[in-house]
Amino acid sequence: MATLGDLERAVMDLLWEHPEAITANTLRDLLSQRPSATEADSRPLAVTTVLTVLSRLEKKGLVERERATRPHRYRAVTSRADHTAELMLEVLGSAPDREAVLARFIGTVSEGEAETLRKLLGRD
Amino acid sequence: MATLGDLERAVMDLLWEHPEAITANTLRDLLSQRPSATEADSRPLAVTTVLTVLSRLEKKGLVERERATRPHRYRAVTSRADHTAELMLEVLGSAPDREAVLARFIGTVSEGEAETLRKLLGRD
DNA sequence: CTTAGAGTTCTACGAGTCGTAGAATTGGTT
DNA sequence: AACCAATTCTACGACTCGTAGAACTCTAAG
Repeated sequence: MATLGDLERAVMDLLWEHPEAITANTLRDLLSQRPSATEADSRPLAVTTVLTVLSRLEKKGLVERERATRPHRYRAVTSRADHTAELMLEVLGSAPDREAVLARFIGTVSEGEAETLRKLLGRD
Repeated sequence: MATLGDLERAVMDLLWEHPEAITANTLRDLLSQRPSATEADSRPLAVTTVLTVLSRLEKKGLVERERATRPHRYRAVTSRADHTAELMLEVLGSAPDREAVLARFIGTVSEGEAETLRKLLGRD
């Protein structure tokens, strides 16, 4: 699975925040009023820039688009939760000593999260 | 945290398999008889190549070396399990809806691993 | 039908990373 | 003083990413 750059990541976040798909139209609005990470870096991105990364994300299989409608509609293929969980699985799978990894993982997770995990695992 | 390339990864694996640190000497042996991924790609790496990536890994904080001894001794800073767990944590932290991610994660993990997790989490 | 304008694709460049390794340098040993 | 192994420096080609203008393609209006 691919690792995303900063802008790619930001675009995925846009898509995840906008489940009803975005288009070149939507984009213009989003770009003008987006909270820029560095506060005052001012100049908004060109629309084509975002279109380019959308294409790249499509090639990577993270985004799909409807080509039928005129302003193409872009949407994320998987939810952010799914995507992230998948990544975690992949990372876990990259080590041969999975048990050991899980042990460390559990050891570092917050107590609240540990509780969540217990619930999710259920008893027996 | 950094994402590793193929060779960098392979070198880390070498280090992790060799807890007693490796040197330019050790390297020569390891390189000649290492199992090449593609079976018959034949030509072994130059020693300097590996030294270069070791330096890069050092800069990334994954490797530390003893400069006192003449053949410098390289070793991994963290165990593979620690490193991997850290990565997983980082991935998990990249999403705002951590609970949802954990839910998906648990849903995908094998039953055996789920059991392991239950044990690790303990009751209450 | 012809055309303009919105929307889409193509092409490109500069910075950064990685695999790769020779060239130059250093430092201990004879 | 000189040699040799070990280390560092420098470099290049391939690839990724942020960035976006140039060129092209629809569709809707005239």
